[in-house]
Order: sequence, then structure tokens, then C-alpha cells
Amino acid sequence: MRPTVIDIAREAGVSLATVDRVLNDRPGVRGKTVLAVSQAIARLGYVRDMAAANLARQRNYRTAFVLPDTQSQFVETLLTELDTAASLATAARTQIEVIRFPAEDPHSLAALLMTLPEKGVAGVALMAPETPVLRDAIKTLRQKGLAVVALVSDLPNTERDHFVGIDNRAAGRTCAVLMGRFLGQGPQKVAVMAQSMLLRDAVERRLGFDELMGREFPQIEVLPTLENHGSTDLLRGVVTEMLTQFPGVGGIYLLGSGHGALTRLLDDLNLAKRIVVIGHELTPHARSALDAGKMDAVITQNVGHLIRSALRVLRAKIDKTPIDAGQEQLRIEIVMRENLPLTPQDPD
Amino acid sequence: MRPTVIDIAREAGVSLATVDRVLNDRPGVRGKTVLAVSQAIARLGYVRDMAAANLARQRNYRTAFVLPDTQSQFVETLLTELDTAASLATAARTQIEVIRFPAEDPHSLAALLMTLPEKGVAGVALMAPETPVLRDAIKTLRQKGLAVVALVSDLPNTERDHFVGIDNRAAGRTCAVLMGRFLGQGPQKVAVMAQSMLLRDAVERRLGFDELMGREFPQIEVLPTLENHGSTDLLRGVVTEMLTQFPGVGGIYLLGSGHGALTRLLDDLNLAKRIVVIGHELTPHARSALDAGKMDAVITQNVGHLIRSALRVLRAKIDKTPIDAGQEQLRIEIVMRENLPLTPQDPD
DNA sequence: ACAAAAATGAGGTGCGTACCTCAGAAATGG
DNA sequence: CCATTTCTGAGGTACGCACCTCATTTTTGT
Repeated sequence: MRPTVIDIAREAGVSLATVDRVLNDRPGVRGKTVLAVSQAIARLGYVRDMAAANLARQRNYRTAFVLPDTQSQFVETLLTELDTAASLATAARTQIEVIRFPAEDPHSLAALLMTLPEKGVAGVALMAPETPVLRDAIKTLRQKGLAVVALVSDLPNTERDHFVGIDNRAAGRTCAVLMGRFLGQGPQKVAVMAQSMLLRDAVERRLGFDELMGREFPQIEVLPTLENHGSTDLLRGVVTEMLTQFPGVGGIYLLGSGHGALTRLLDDLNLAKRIVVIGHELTPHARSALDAGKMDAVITQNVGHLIRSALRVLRAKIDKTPIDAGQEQLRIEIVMRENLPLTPQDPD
Repeated sequence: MRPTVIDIAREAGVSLATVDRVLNDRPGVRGKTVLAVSQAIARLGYVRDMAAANLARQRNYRTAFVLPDTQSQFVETLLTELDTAASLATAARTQIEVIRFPAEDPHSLAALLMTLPEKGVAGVALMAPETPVLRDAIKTLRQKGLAVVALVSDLPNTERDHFVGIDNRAAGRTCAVLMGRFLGQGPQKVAVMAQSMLLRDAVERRLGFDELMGREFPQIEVLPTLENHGSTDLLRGVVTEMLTQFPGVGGIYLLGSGHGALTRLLDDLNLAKRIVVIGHELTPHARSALDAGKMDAVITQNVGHLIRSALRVLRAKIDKTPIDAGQEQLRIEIVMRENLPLTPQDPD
């Protein structure tokens, strides 16, 4: 049998109330007594039963996931996963609220965040670019006792508790190796495309990509980043222009979204098979492009794990419980057609 | 507030006892009444609080992880992860017992399994080759109400509840694409090495590898499998022989363990950089080989996730609760030097 | 219509913990 | 050494659910 608080009390020679005071750092216990209890805990190897504790605490973890209102397949995937997570989380007395904010408006984001404490939210997962107002908002939230984790894109200069996401610089390096090895020995040109270089994750990926390309594949020339600002027309324009200027381009590296539009264009130009295309995030478009051989590899993070990790971290921070670093480490996943994960279907 | 059993009773116009009977399928309730309760549950969106339920049930999930007593780094990794999982599992009232069995003796394995029910074990995770005695043993365990999951290597023709591991055939295909693309256009030879072809996972990997090689890279010739039976000397012998017979060999595919011995040999022969080496399982040896550029890629499964998944599945089966297929789907991970996961260290 | 059987209700106890109150004991300061 | 402050103990209630018993009602079959 696992020891309970009662065993601790007996072992330490104190009453239940005192054990309780020590366990929950309530005031009014002498240092000497605290020590006695701690030793009893250590001796018996007592581990607090969090299930029972939370039951008694009547705690319902109210969390908010704050995302930009961008129309991208990646955000859509996040939403889907959040949805399924929400229904499962109910059984673990966790509520998930999804909130969108105008992507270009840091002030309204900050204002929105400030309404969360009074709504009883205990933890926030946030995917947003770092701005001064946001920094202040996060500071205030933390002071009010909320747990704050950065999602997907880190907010390193803020007081966020944790970052849940992959190391984007390493992800960029990974793309570079694949690109380099897929292209072979000869001199080659590689184009890079992004939605916008304002997002930290895109910048970091590009840095990692360039770093490794320069070091390991000096014969490959990396062209400047083409930005498409989320517009299909703009994308077709800049890519077409690039292809006329550098008709021999051997590879395209896609920093952010745009898989669908790009592969469609390359298909129209009959270039899909010749050009090596590597991108990020396993969206439905990316899946079908991989499957059809129009993309060669996708570097991604498991969005389901991402969400679950964020939830676990939030709960841990709210509980002031240590987190299992190994479990929370998200892998940089390489997906090709051959290891494309099946759309999960219940095997039962 | 979340609805509780009391709300259901009120809504359905029955007593608490009846709700309880329905929820836990206890006998003695008319179909009509069951329906009324079910409808009330649906109407209020009731979700049973599993934490409270398990608390009341006094359930301590006693599980056993049964592994061969092989001295391999992969099994070592499993043991390490089991160890950390065990300490965390305590807080979730789950006990993990690790049991080793003589790798070559299916009868003693079966005998060992038969002792589990009387020890109060409720769920078993099993990594073992499929044999007739094992099939019978699993059948008996299931009849006695134990949950049984196959770990790493599936036991498809047994009555196991679930398989926790990757699709090894797809993993073999993935290795083949990488090998093919890394080797480039020209005609090449690839050697394949395994500890033994008696293990199902090795066989399936080889099948997947050959399948894709034949289809996509017909110019590459795949040599017959070299078996080393876990002996470093034997390995050095067969590899040296193979290299004298086919000095131009461009790649080596390692189906199972032996990373350390193989890379050391290639290093001695000054071939490590020229020959593309791809293998399975991210063991410490494989890590350092990747890091030193002596291996080019490793296809692996996240052992931590593997264990946690097995635990979740076991708990779900014991609880007779549905499992979240998405969460339990293990990815086939491709690891190169650039996305080598850091040894996890606590970021706090 | 009546006995037997089946279904339901009422109520209790316990799981391990949190949190509260109040009385009494121990330590402290002057 | 006494008054005051600080600790400690004893006990209760609650959380949401499982599981048990026994009395009572309703439904069967005949």
C-alpha cells in the first residue's frame, strides 16, 4: 500500500493537521516540526495523490489557448487538435477555451489577455509575435498568478513560464542537410520562400538553413527569401519571376505556409518532379503533395503532442509541480512519403 | 459546474443507486430505465470524473513489462525509460514491474506469464517473439481478465489487446528512400546486416526495404543479409569478408543492433565517411556515431513515448475505456545529426 | 389475484486529500 | 513566573464516485 498523509502523521509523531500545514505550506509550523515531517515523508517515500488532491481542491483547470486569426492550414490543424483535446480534457477536469486575436494588432491582443484573470483562467498558452505590449501583458498575468506558456514560436524575452515547440534553428539545419543530400554533388541554386519574415520561427529556420548550407554544401547557392504575404497571386508572381531569372533552380525551401499554392504552380509548369521541394508543417496540403511526389520532405512537429504538452505544462505550472522534461521535449520530425503517418483511425 | 451523478439522477428522475447501476453496468435495471439514464447523461453532457472514480475504486494499476534478458543497448534504453516512468506513475496509482526472461526459451516465458495473475497483475506489456506456447499463454491471460499489449514487435496472431510500436515495414521503406537518395544516381551495392532474422521486426524492415529499393532505385543492388548473432567478432568477420568481395559497396543498412561494432570497424578501415550507414534505434552508440558523422541516419521510435503509450493503453484496457488512437500512434522518426534530440535536461 | 421475482430507492461507508474551526499545549518575552 | 503569542491537535465537512445492504415498490407468471 502506498503511504498516505495518515501514515506520515504517525511516522512523524504529529497530527494530521500539521502534516497538512507542511504539505501545503500553510503558516504556523516550527522549522523543527517541518523537518520532522519532511523526514517522515522521505522515509516512507510518500507521494501525494494528485487525483485525490485535485478532487478535494475542487480545482478545475481553466486554460485559454490564444491564437492569431490567420487563415492558415497550420492554425486550422491546431484548432482541430484543440477540439479533440478539449473533449478528452473534460474527464481530467480541464477546460480549454480557444481565443483568436487580430494577427496584426498587438494592442488588442494585450487588451484581450488582460480580461483573462477575471474570467478565472489559470493558465494561458500563447502563439504570437513578441512585442513590447505583449511583454508587459505577460508580466501582469504572471504577477496575478497565471501560468503562461509560449506555443510554437518562443517569447524568450518575456516572463513566460515555458516554451512548447521545436527548436526552429535546428529544424532549418535539418532541411538544409536533406536539401543538400537530395540535390547531390554539383553546383545548384536553392530558392527560399516565406509568408513573411516578421515571424520569429521563419527567421530562425532561415538562419539554421543558411548556417548548415554554408558549412556543408558550399557549392549550393541559396537565393534571397521570397515573401508572399499569404497571397496566392503574389506567390505565383514572385516564383515565376525567380524561375525565369534562375531557370536551373534545383530546390525550393518553404519556410512557412503556401504548400498548396506552390506545388500547384510547379505542377502547372511541369517542374514538380525536377525541383526538390522541402517545407514545414504537415498540413493536409503538404500531405497530399508528399503523397503525390510533389514535395520531397516535410519537417514538422506533432501538433497533437504539442497541444498535450502545453496542457501538461500548464497543469504542472498551476499545480507548481515539476515537469518531466523528457516527455515535454518535442521532436523535429522528418516526414517523407514513406513514413507519412496514417490519418489516425481507431484500431478497436 | 460540471454535472455529477446527482444531477443525472435528478434529470432522469431515478435514484442515485440506479444511475450507479447503469454507469457501471451492474445488473438489475430495466432497459427502459437504462435508456432514461443514458438520455439524461447525453442531455447534460455528463463525463465521469475518472480521477474520482479511480480514487473510489481503490484501483492500483499493477502492470508488468516483460522483456528478454538480451544485453542490447535498446533494451537498456527501455529499462531506463521504464525506470523514470515508474517513479512518475506512482502519482497516478500505477505500479510497474519489470520482468526479464531468457531470450531463447519460450517455455520459461510462458511459465513466467502464468504466475502473473496470482500476483495481482492487471496488465502486461510484452516484448517477445511469437511462438505457439506464447499464444496459449496470452490466451489464458486474457481469459483471466488481464490486459495484454505487444511491445515493439507485434504478436499479430495472438489475442493481444493492442500493439504498441511502429510499422516496421514502413520503417524499412523509409530507410530505403534515404539510402537511395543519399547514394545518388549511379549503380551501387548495399549490404544489409542484422543480429538475427528470427525476429519479426527485422524481417519486416527488410521486406519494406527491398520493396522500395526494387521499385524506386532499381540501379541499386541489395546484397543478402549478413547475420552477426550479437557477436562483435562474427560481425567483423562477415563485414570484412563482404567488403573484400564487394569493395565498392556504397551503403550498409543495419536492421537491428550492432551500431557500435560496425562503425568502429568502418572507422578502422577508413570507410566510415565513404559508406552511407543507416540503421535503427537511437541508442547511445548510434547517437555518437551520428554525431561523429559515422552514421548518416537512424530510424527510430521514441522509447519514452513507447512506454507511456503502453501504460496509457494498459490503463485504458483495464478501465475498459476507449483509447485515443491519435495519441497512441507512434511516429517513425528519422534522426540525422542535425535533428539529434538533446539529452533531455530540466529547463527549470 | 396472489406469490414470486425483478427492479428501484434510501442511505451508508470509504477512497486520499484540502481546508476550516476551536481548544489546548508549548514556547516566548519581560 | 505570568501573560501573550505561536504551535499543535482533534475533529469535522467536502470533493465525485464506487460499492454495499436492506427495505420497498413494481412487474411478472399463473
